[in-house]
Amino acid sequence: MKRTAPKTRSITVSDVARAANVSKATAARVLGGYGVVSDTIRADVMAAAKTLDYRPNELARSMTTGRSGIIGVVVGDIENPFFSLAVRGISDAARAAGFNVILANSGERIEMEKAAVRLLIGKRVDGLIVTPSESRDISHLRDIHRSGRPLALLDRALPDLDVDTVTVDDRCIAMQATRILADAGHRNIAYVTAVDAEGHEYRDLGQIYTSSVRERIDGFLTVCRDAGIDRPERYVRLGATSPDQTRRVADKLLSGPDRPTAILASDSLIALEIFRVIRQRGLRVPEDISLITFHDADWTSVTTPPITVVDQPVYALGKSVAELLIRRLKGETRPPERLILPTAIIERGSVGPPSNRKP
Amino acid sequence: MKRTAPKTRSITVSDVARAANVSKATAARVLGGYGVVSDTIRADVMAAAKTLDYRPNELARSMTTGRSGIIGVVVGDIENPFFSLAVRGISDAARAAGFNVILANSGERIEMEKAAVRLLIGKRVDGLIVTPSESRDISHLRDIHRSGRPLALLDRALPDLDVDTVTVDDRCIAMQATRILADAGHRNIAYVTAVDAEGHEYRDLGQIYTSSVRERIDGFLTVCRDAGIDRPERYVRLGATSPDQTRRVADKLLSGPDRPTAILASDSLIALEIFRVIRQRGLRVPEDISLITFHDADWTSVTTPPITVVDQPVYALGKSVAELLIRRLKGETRPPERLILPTAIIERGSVGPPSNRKP
DNA sequence: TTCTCAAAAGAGACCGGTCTCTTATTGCGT
DNA sequence: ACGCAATAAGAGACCGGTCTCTTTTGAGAA
Repeated sequence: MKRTAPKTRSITVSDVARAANVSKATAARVLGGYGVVSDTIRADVMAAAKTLDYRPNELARSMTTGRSGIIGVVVGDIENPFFSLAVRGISDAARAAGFNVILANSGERIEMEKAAVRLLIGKRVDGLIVTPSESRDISHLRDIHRSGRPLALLDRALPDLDVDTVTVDDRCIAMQATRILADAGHRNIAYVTAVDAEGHEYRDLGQIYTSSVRERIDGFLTVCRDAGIDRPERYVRLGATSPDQTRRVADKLLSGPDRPTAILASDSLIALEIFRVIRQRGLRVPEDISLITFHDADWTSVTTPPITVVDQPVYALGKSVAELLIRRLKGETRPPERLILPTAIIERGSVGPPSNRKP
Repeated sequence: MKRTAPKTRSITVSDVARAANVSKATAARVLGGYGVVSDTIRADVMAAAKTLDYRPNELARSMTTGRSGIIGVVVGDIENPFFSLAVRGISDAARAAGFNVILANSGERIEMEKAAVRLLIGKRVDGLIVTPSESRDISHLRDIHRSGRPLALLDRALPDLDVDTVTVDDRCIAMQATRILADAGHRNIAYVTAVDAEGHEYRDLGQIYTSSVRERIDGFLTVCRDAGIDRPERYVRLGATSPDQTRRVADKLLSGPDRPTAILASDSLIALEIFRVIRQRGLRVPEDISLITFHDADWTSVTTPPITVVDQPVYALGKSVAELLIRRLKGETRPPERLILPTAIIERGSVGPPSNRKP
């Protein structure tokens, strides 16, 4: 690669110092806003900086100070409205405190998550917020912690990692949602999640390494069993990782002879695709299939019928975790906090009694 | 602020060099992957790096090389699905080429846009992608260009700024959309946009400084006039900047005695809110009001009726602009390109003949 | 065996800031 | 008028890499 031409080498403190006839140190004091300088000199330096159009090099600044003013965020999938809203919460809190955010996608894949963490540490971010995609391999998260950079966990807890964590009570809220369906009379309830496992078939909770989803499935199964439902786990479906995959899962689920009469979707992207498949097959909500989804995505209130949802405080989730992290960045030392934000269910029109279709 | 304890000072090339009994320069050659080193020494250094758990400091690296491997992106509103999808396109292209993305929101406000640009330049990003919120004040964009960093424009062109630009033909596609409504018999067609202007009331195109929206309104008005509609500009509505504002605009629009029989919404967030207001007022789509919106957001296909949309190639828009920028970052020099991506209309069920309600 | 020359390793400047330490200037009390 | 401290400015090291230039090494040719 040919070295690019000298370009317009950018203006440095030394340039400004020379123009203002002061030492580099003095110019730096003015431009960096530290130390103590007389008003006359300050004015001179400022004037020189202005005419030269000086722009500080944050890179150099970060290198000496050791802090970059950047918070690294690693989420599963930015396109998922859940994450974009959470990221918005993080960004707002960060901006308010004078921090910037650099965002990385893990695609819910552990190798990509590790790569993202490595990259962000390389960029010397001041702290990290991660939604860990797996609870098995967390060596890279321990590394962050060990490197002295604060880490905070979003939406998913890691029992083995004692750091600031903000989640919702997934088990409890899944129980409530399931109970709504059970109370409506449903006995064949499906749970569809994006999380995948070896063999792509659900066998037991031990397969699920995403804490939020494990808790949800746990809650779901508990209520099902309490309601006297036989082997509820046969309706747990994994691997709805993309619209196409979700479509495949939903098609299979709805075409079998023992198709469920109700579905609980683990996120709004999944619910949207399931809703499409239901429509496409000429089925009706809630007459033929009842539907509840996690995340109060905007579209859920404009469908006919509108969808009953688990309304997680997504924005607050992001905002809180960022605030926790920032407090630590500002030097606060206290034992790690595990915040659990309250969650509610918004009942709309997508739940009804089960269809009494003969098999 | 108390200086934080020494922490675990991170491992540097010098540390590795010492451990491997070689000079700093040699260790740097191995770890930086440049220059020429013998295999035995390379192995030694690698081993030392491994045991010490060396992580390169990208900041220091960037400072000497002058390139950071980061592309700065400034968009109007990350929460708007239009932008999140475009950003996804940018991120994918960037990752494929080994670049990272740092994202900033302008909130469509020129001062914030300037601040964001200043910040990103300070962070020494290699190049910038901006959706300029105004065509009046572009001094900060000229600055970028002048500083030798490539700039590319997304979704909005700036006639005065000759840089790589990727847009769609907004005027043309707005004409097509309007024609669909006019052909259906509508004579009272409203155009609702988030862009605001002094006085919040539309008078003429000269008020509108967002190129895409100006072109759309231009196309809209042209077709209206061609169809013999009298003073179509009285139905142009500005300032739908938030759900609340949109709701206010829509309420006012739909409550007057001469309410329009069709609405063209400038983005999917606006359309969603308008759709809600229509429903809330007991009106039906398309019997009472026809509706077309820009951006094929996911929800538009699951409403009853599904919404007719202008399907901009949003992901491709982001991907293309990033690719253009990256080619330039890799040293390609050629006259700036202005790419205009093809756009189509997806006709669904939200357009019908006008209601023949007596005023 | 000696000489040549390319390959491999080392020394140290540099990037653009911050920051400590030193030096020069000023005001003030006595 | 003198000493003293406080204040303002300067000198230069440093952060952790890259990279140029110099020195050392060793293989092959004469």
